[in-house]
Amino acid sequence: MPAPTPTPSALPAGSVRRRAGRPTAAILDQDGITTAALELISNKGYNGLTMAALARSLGVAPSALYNHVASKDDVLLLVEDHLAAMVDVSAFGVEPWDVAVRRWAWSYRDVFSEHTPLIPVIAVLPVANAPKTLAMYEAVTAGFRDAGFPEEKIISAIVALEAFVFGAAYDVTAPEDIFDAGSLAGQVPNFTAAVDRLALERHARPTDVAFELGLEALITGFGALRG
Amino acid sequence: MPAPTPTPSALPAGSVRRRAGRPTAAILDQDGITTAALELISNKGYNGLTMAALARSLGVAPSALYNHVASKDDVLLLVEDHLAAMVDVSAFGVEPWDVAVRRWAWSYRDVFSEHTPLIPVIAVLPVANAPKTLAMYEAVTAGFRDAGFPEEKIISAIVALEAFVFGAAYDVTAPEDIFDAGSLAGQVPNFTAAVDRLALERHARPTDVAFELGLEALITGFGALRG
DNA sequence: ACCAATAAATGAATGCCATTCATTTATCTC
DNA sequence: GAGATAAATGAATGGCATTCATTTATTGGT
Repeated sequence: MPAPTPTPSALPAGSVRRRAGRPTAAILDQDGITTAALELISNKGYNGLTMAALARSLGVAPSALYNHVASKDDVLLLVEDHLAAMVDVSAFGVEPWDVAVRRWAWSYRDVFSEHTPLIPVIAVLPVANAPKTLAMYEAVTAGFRDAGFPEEKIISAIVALEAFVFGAAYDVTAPEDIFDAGSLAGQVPNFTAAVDRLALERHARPTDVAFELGLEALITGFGALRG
Repeated sequence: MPAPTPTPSALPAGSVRRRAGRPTAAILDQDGITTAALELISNKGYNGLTMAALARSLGVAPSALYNHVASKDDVLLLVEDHLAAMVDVSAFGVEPWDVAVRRWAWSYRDVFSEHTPLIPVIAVLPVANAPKTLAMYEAVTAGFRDAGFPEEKIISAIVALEAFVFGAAYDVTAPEDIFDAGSLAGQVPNFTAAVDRLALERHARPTDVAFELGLEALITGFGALRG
């Protein structure tokens, strides 16, 4: 039996054995962590986003991450803020108010429907540590104000729209047969009939139809509040 | 040194050593598990709801639970279905449509705002295994139908309302200072002004104001669809 | 030019958690 | 009465985030 040589031969391919201690230049920073997290999520989903996997993809020990983020929730907040910058607010101040809201809400939903595990985190975490998210709110608020919205109602309207967007983002991820009553169908005839009736309409995805229906109602209702 | 006696003396107080093997009468069933889970959630929150804690509160080994539920998600589904029965659908078919929707949506939000960790589970799990949830949908669907709603739009309208309710349920749990921009306030003047302006209105909880605003817009918008 | 402080890495715990499995045994069915 | 089944036990198992002592290169102060 060969001697148990503690050689670095068992290292993951492509990685380099590094001594402990401060490296010549910092390997990690929040930007790199964010990018790696997004890449990991894109490839393996949120189940694949573990601190260990994140560290491995950065060629680093898991504990090293904690010099740059306080917790895994902190990583999720970084990801969230990156995504907030991808939401389309460009129409505010350019296009009419209703067009801008429509573009914003659809893109907001589309971005976060791929990232629903972030929603519980966003909902609870203060916005102070998320500059890009804050910038999104600023653009939307300015758009509402310039459209003649009474100032005391702006935040409430945004919060309501956002609630709808987050709920709808979940709906996008639902399986198609979520409303299949199965063996209980006989006990819920009205519901089953309505589900079947909707299935006959073969226009767009049901989730998109519902989102449009709700969004247009909100836009119409809120539009009437403008001075 | 005393002999290592495997006595039952170290048992938790109040518990009784039970031999392995089938007991005279089954100790566990889904109803009991559901009740214990709700009790645990009420006392310790969702962080306290672990399979081990649930088993302990039922005086049983954790593995015993798996004779009655397939997984922890299964427990969450049981809890969800119990809660669905607490949502107020009593006004459908009795009160005018808009009153019924209002009562339903407010109670739906109130029930689930205490149980937001269920929302990701509900959104994805087919409804076939949740009879009480299905019963709720049936009542709401019948109410919409009887109010003259076009059948092909009923499910979409319910889905949209539900999305809004779930999103709003998260909002209820948000900390009060969630919109405090902190040191970045200077960079988001419109947003900060709108937040401050809303804070001056000391009527109701901001989360309730936003919910009412959105809900009334949806009710008005959907009400116009009735034939 | 030295020296102390700091920043950023390592790797070895720690403790929690859901879930699985072999085993036991009372009850039910034929 | 015998064999199958249901429902419990307790001992793994493997994954997870997080902590901690330790190492060491860089930085800033005197």
